[in-house]
Amino acid sequence: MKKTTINDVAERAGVSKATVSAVINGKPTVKASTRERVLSIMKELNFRPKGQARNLKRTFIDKSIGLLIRELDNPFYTSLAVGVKKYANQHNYTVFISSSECNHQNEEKITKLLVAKDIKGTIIAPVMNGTVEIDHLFRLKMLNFPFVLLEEVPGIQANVVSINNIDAIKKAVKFLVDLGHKRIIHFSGPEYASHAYERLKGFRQAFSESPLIYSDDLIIPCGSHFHDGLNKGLDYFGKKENQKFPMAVVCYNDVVALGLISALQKLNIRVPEDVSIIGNDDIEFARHWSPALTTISTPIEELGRKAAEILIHNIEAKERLKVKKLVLEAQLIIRETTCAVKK
Amino acid sequence: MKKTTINDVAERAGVSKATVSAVINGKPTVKASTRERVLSIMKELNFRPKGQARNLKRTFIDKSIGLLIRELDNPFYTSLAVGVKKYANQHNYTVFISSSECNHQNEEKITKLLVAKDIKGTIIAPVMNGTVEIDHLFRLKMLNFPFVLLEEVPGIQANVVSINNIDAIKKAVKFLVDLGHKRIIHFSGPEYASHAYERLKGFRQAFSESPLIYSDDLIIPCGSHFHDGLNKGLDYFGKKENQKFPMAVVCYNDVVALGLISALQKLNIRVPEDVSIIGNDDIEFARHWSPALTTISTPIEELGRKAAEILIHNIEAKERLKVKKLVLEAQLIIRETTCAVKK
DNA sequence: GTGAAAGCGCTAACAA
DNA sequence: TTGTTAGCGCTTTCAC
Repeated sequence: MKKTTINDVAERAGVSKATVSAVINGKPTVKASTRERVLSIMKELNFRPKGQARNLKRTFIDKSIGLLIRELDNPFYTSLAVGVKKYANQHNYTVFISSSECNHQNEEKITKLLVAKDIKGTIIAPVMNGTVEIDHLFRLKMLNFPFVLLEEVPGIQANVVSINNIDAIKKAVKFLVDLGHKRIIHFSGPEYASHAYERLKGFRQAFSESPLIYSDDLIIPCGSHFHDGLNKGLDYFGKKENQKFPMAVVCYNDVVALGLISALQKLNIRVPEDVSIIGNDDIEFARHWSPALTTISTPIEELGRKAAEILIHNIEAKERLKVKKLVLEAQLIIRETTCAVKK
Repeated sequence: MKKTTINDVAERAGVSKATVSAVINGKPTVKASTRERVLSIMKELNFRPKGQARNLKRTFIDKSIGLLIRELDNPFYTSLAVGVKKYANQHNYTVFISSSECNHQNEEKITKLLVAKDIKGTIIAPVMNGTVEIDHLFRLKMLNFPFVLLEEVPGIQANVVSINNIDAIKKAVKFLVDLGHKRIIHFSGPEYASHAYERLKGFRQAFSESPLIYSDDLIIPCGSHFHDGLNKGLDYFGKKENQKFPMAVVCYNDVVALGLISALQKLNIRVPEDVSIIGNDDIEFARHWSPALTTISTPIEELGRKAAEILIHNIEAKERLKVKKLVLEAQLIIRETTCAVKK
């Protein structure tokens, strides 16, 4: 059972394949009646000409890059995509976004597809759940397929554009300490994301640089979605023994923080009087929430733009370029969900 | 100035191209020293083997579909993408998302690329700014390239999965009328979206079925983003002559509605006592906003899933399938941003 | 282990 | 207006 090819169509229509090709490509040299006949045979046989074969001979210069993200429904990646797209479009590149949904198999499959389809390069937010698998990245390197990582992956020399998450969290904790907070906890992100790991690490480091004492039960495993923040919030603060106000929560990201705020509202716990909250990412909704969210502003769009810039440089360079590493700094944005502890 | 090919590598390395091919594909039959030599030449020449050519001979069955949306940073499309992805992944398809940013040229370019790359089919949210251009859709039909539209496009017979927007808005207006509202206006969407047009049409129709009298100045052209709702809200309600409370606003979508709420809060206008607000789409944030948004719930994920289902059916069918049209119904979700007019 | 040669499905001259 | 022919850049036998 073979796929129908141009030959099948040609034979059936009683013309040469060159004529069929001319029809496919809308060449004006074909007689109307022949065209009609060929078209109807194409239809009848449900013939789908193979793009790969067509572009082998043609010199159809296509400019396209991939953006491999980890989660579709995370505003972080939306902003990132916007940044990538802005730079890419300025340089006439089309962006194809695909999500691994934090599954390594998917990541591998997608990179393979990008290569197979001759997408010119890709930006990757790598999945890192414990065991780091990098065979597919090595394959990309072997094939000289340009790519930029959005997180450092141990064991591979590659272009990386990332955010200084450790420092970001440290700023947040220091701010809370300066406000007089003594009970500071962390709603942490999903394990597979090294963002989460770095933020956690920053949280711990911040403690070591403050008068506070770190202990593991200050870390509340949460997740990355609104409902994660909401549910964990209801769960944690629903327990009387955890209601030792005032306290402060540093959240993995803004969406979680907003979920947590909603949880606290449901529990009639005041923000920020009882609980101060700090998010992470500064998504558009953060500043418009009520109360407006104090958060760490990450230059996400900039991150995307820089990644696209490096990627496209690599794509267009004749020779292999030196690996580039870029770390963007984050900034604490103080709004309404944090306040000083009353003496 | 030609691209380097496998022949260049072979020649330079003093081996046949079959050997280079074996190296590229990680065949274990190659002697280690040869492999090393070939690899280093590949590196030196920055050789990127062409996926198109590789897959011409190989039978690499790839399952991939495109999703061509109109705006990257619109939660509507995020939910849609989630729905598409869920169905697609169940059937082992990878989804590539690309956005036209409401520009017809982009839409055309992207469809062309999808075909060129042998993506197996695509879902399209068509750009419709006044002059409807459908040449590229006709091309897809000619090439028997499977696609599903997310809106009816006049002039083309194609699969369509859409939302009954007209009815949705009518439900909203009727609800407000029943609450005793007399001053009902519409913050309308961008002109290019036929969603916007349909919602407007529904708004008008609803008036004709009520005691109210329609007039064009009830339509406030707004847009589709948070800042559109915010700015237009400040603009419109900032004017004393427009402050004839109570009144009600039906918004193009939820994001606009949330922006409008923020504007009213800044202006110290009460929601819903002074102004009742109804959104459209029921994005996740809508129910969590403060006050929670009354809105029209559109089964967006379902929309995506259905579109993917029809698309994949068409991809896998041997013969051409009959065109399918599906209209999903919307539902009014009453929350906190609407209330009855006090007698 | 490696190379020669045949082709994957199409396009692009050029002839007819 | 249409057919013939020679590739596009790779993979894949199969012989050496």
